[in-house]
Amino acid sequence: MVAQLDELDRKILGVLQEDASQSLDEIARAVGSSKTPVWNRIKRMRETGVILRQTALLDAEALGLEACFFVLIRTSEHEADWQRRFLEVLRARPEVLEAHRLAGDIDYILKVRVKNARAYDTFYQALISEVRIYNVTALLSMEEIKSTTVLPV
Amino acid sequence: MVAQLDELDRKILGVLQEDASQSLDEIARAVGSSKTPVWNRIKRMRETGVILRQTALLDAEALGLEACFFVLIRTSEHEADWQRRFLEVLRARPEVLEAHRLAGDIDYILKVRVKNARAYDTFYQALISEVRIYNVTALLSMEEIKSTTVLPV
DNA sequence: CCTGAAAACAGACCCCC
DNA sequence: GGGGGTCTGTTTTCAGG
Repeated sequence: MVAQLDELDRKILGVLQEDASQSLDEIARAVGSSKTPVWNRIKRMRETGVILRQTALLDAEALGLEACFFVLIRTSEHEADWQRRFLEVLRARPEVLEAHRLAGDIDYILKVRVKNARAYDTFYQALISEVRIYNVTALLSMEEIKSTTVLPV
Repeated sequence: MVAQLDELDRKILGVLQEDASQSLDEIARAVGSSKTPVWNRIKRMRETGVILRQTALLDAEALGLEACFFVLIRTSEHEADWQRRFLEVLRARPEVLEAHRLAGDIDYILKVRVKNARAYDTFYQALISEVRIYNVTALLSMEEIKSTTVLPV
């Protein structure tokens, strides 16, 4: 599952992560190569799934999504059926930007982006009405110190 | 700070978030408009900062970054000086993908992507040697249920 | 603010090295 | 597997409604 990438592949990924709108010529210059090899490598990395997709990153505040919560969830239910239903609910809700199943005491963590605290409460009420949850702790973000999609390559 | 966007702007943002590699013609068709208005609106949304940047999203697993931790941090230090130093350290470390200052009991939450548990420990040892921290809880992700950069527009 | 065309530019694919 | 050229399509600009 781990892709075999050489130094040039990694340089290309670094450049694409910083700014995917650059032309092939610009990328080639930045990594010290030329169009064709860069084009072939990007094509291959798309096909093998190293590059998942290309997206525009938006400013959540500018869109009026001014509140961000991390939600710690404990559950008493561990059957496959409950879990499948919980996953469906999370995937269906666009305000849930991340959801992880955890090891240990806390079972799940969510990252939720909403307009304000009231909108979070609406989300929370909907969630607990849709699936049975034992314990929830919401951590309110006061300040986004860092937020990046750039992985160290 | 909240941008004024009409229905067409929001449709364009939706399409760009799903796939920013599409041509103007494709985007225009998808939102029921034509090239020039779409181009003008994208340009304006870039300039006003609604669209932050365009990026390639990579598969962390394919890059060998197979471990993800959420790190809950309590500190006894609340001076501006300590905080500035802490921020610098987090911004300088590429394995820290997110960092938020929180309201309440827990002061900070980090999302950290690394190769394995050993690499997390290396990061942790480096962090506590660089800044004074009172209490740290690491939550290990077993499964990424959902992960999206798509904001509800 | 949109339409449509024109000019500048970049991407996709070739053959040759 | 890389270099360079060429054809095709896309981006960007602009005049006109």
